[in-house]
Amino acid sequence: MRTHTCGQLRLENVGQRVTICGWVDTSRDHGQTIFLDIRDRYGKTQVVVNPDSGSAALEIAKSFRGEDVVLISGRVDRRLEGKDNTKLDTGAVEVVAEEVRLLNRSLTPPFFPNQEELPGEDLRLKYRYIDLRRTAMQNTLLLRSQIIKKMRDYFADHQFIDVETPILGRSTPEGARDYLVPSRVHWGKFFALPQSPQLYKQILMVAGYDRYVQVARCFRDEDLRADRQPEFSQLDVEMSFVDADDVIGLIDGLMVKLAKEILGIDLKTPLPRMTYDEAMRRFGSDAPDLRYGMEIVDCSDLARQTEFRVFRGAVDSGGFVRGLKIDRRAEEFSRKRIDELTEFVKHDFAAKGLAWFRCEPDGSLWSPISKNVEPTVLEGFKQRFQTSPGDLILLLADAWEVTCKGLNGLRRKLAAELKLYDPAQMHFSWVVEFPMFDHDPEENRWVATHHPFTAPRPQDLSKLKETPDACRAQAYDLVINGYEAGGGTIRIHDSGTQQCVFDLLGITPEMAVNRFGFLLDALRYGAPPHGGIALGIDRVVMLFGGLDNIRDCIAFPKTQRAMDLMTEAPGDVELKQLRELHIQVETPPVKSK
RNA sequence: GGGGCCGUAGCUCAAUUGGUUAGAGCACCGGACUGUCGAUCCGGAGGUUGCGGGUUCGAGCCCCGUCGGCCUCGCCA
Repeated sequence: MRTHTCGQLRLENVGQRVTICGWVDTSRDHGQTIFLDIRDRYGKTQVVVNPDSGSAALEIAKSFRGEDVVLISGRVDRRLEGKDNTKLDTGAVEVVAEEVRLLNRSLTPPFFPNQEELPGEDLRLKYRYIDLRRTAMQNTLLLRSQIIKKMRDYFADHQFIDVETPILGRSTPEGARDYLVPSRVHWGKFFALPQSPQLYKQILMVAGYDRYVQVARCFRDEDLRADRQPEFSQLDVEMSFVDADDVIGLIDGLMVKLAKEILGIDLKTPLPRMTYDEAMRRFGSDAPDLRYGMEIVDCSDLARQTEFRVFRGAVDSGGFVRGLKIDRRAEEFSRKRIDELTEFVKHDFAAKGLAWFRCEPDGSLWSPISKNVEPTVLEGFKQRFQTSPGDLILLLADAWEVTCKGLNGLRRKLAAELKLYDPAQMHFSWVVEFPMFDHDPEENRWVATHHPFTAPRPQDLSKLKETPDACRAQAYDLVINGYEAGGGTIRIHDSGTQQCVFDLLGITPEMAVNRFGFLLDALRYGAPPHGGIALGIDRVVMLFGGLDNIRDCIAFPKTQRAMDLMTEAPGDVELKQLRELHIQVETPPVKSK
């Protein structure tokens, strides 16, 4: 139908007879001359319809409205002297219409792809096909496509084999809530959609496919966030005969390639690494944003020297007193703003409160509580924080976890508000040596930090039974700008260690056989040492695209309540379908007032 | 499950903080116009203020509930 796209024509095409197709972006009707901007995903081209085009063409063009689909044939002409549009790549030329055809009329859309203010997100999602016409969305999906292609190229270049794994799998109680699919054939039984292809890729290692890669769709039925969707894509990787350094090194190479070819940035390798313990100590997070400083400072030892109950009480009960310093901007923090920060840490992180000190022009520390704190301790704070006049210190006195979460929350919030970093800047790093286990206080048991197949560091094997909390895993997370962009582990490849870990997690041999017997069996039939990683493709695209939510890098995302506003999924099904699946739906309980 | 913000014309927003007939820009409809590129000019139509209840002489505004969107804690690798 068309000879050129709407982004293609240049001065060198002047004189050619061309046909372009696309959507009417705008029309400017001057009576005997009509200018049309025709748009497709490649760009926009101006069309001129005038009396030379014929009165019929003029008549048709006059009827065009935004988003009508049209075909224009005509001659490419250099624009009149001084009439170039420098905003368009095609701005030096225009198509003088000889034939003007309406291919399909559009209803007046609820919004226009070229409108300056973005409509509400619910409208954008309901009319996603219109939203996807916006250049920003098209650029993002193009970026996504390029990133995935480069990932595939990279792994193909490194002798990886792409293997597809099942979508209909088996539910495993570990980890996130599963999306379930009922079986028609097997009464009362269910498939589960994969949270990740974890077990399959390990089986592939046993099978000798020593370098596996897949762009895998994964599903987790948990609550959504700006950076979390119930279905998402992972670049899933597994390798045999490797240690953590091998996997990290491979991904370093991928990041170098992506940063160079997508962003034009030269990354130095190896990418910086930090242990989990150091990350929690310095930033209170296992995915610290390293684009700015404002590190956590520990004052627990100073707190032990004061009679002030808030500080002393915290350390006496096994807690910590830790804080952040905001450089030279105390005047921006009114009492009201500090109260808001206090509310923030109390409400969001269950902190007991927020103590603060302002460094005065004479260098002394002032605070509503400063009279309660001994001068020597105040002096200690000054030394510890290296305060200068105008600095503001924020302190939490709480359990370790609360200080971590609260200070991490404060650090991120303040860095954004105070613009402590350039949003275009990118920072890549690794966090390594995660703990093997977290303690679940509610059920008083150990749970796997990563998953139950994660191998401990060899030097920590002996700690496995006596001090599980001191045992560190061969685990590594890729962190970009404070987001976990991916994570992986070296796996346990011998059934003895695996049994030991199951014991700790309270998984009895019977349960283990029942849940992952096939993996345990496989590990007994010549399993090579192996490990891998999975990168969150949506998040990588989000970060490389400088976007602040994951929905904008997915063509058809779900809302926060996990609905698709365009298709209105999930939806009702016929009673007949339910009967075939042997499923009865409970009547929802009536909400009591 | 908890907390917060938002919901007014097709879209983006306003409405002097409870006051009489709810406005603007864009879009839409009709008309004019041969060089625009956010075209311009003239005219027109368009509203259950998300929905339900309450307070009040009077509610877009206050209260309660509910629906929807977003952010967040819990949850989630």
